[in-house]
Amino acid sequence: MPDTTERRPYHHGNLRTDLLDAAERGLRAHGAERLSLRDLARDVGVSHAAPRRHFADRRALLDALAESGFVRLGERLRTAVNEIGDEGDLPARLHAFASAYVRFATENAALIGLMNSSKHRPGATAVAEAAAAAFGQISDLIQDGQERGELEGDDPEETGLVIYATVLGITSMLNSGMVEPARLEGLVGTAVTQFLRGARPAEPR
Amino acid sequence: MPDTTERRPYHHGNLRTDLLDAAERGLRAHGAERLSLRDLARDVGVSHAAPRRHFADRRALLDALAESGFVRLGERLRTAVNEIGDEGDLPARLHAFASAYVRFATENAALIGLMNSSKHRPGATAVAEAAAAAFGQISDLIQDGQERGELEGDDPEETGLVIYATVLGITSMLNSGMVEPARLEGLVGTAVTQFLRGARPAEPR
DNA sequence: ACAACAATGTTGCCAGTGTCTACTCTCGCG
DNA sequence: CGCGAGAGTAGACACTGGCAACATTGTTGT
Repeated sequence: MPDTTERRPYHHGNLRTDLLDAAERGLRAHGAERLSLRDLARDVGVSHAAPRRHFADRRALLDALAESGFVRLGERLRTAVNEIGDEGDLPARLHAFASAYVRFATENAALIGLMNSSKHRPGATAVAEAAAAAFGQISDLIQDGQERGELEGDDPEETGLVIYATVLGITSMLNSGMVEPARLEGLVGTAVTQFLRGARPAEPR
Repeated sequence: MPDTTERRPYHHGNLRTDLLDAAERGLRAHGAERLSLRDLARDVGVSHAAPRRHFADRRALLDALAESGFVRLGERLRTAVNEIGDEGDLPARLHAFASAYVRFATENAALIGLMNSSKHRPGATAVAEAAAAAFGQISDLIQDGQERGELEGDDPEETGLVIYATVLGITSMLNSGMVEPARLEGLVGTAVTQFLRGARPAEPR
């Protein structure tokens, strides 16, 4: 009878990604606060000090998690907007953007909380860049609309920032329990239409 | 020579409030994550298990902190709006509201983060109520505007929620470093005017 | 082929922490 | 006056993050 005790190799192979996966599961299950490096090490089947080779710090692990979150969020937003069609009307694309953001945020509540709360340590430019990339898309959208005359306004980045902030705020209120999930759809709807009403070019008298 | 070792009484007197004060200082200094009950106990000069008589849990302490934050925020918002004058024009009052919120949030960055991230435990109705009280003011403002015909729209609570979310989102982006402090003024300005443009009654053709 | 070396994991340790239980002190009330 | 409830103390336990010293493996230059 062969030995059933699985003999793991000394080198795990891809500890880093496995740790991140386990971390994300833990995040989803118990929140970021009680996410312990030692626990993750146990989950992956590795000694308690092993993670240190890949993450200098608990904070570093969380930052990496946040960064990967921003990357995936960015992808989701991009595909959501693109699915509408390249020359689709702006309102639809805006709504798709906001809707996709909110969906991502509800499906990954703890992760989004981590992303926003993460006061990334001084050197962590990676997470900031990923966030900027995700956010930048809306500025492009706005600029597009302005160039085509569908929108009025001056600074596309500034207005984009405001929209992004609105959606972010909505999900934040949702995740902290200030508003019930059932109201989500309605909220993003009024937010987007409110914005569009405010940004449309003045009708000729 | 008299004994200089201050003889503290066995009963501290008002441990609870002193702990909260110390906690707020710690919050401001080091953030919520590294806020240790034992540390607070030391600060106040009391044994490490004493806080337990007043806060069942670390979480309970944080919740109490968040609640007090909402109460104070509510007061600040109220006075800010009232200072404009009882019959003052709506744009000015809205701007005052948003401005006061943002100011509070920047002056108490860590606290506001705690307030928003605090997924208050099941029983904690107190913090939710305090939050609702703070937020409710904007709904009243909107409703007022609608009744006087200065604003168009249907559900005042819903639009109030959207505005609140916008301001909340702006401060969140600020505190997480996605936007520089210098842009704050401009952002709340465009947010408010954007909203007002969208919510004003249609001009007669 | 092989020695040196850099990566990657492991064990052991330390200072802290939150929480629990049992004990002690003090004040106020019958 | 005594005594019980409230408020603070002391000790223990399981756990955590971080560090240092050691072990094992993959790689690479010669």
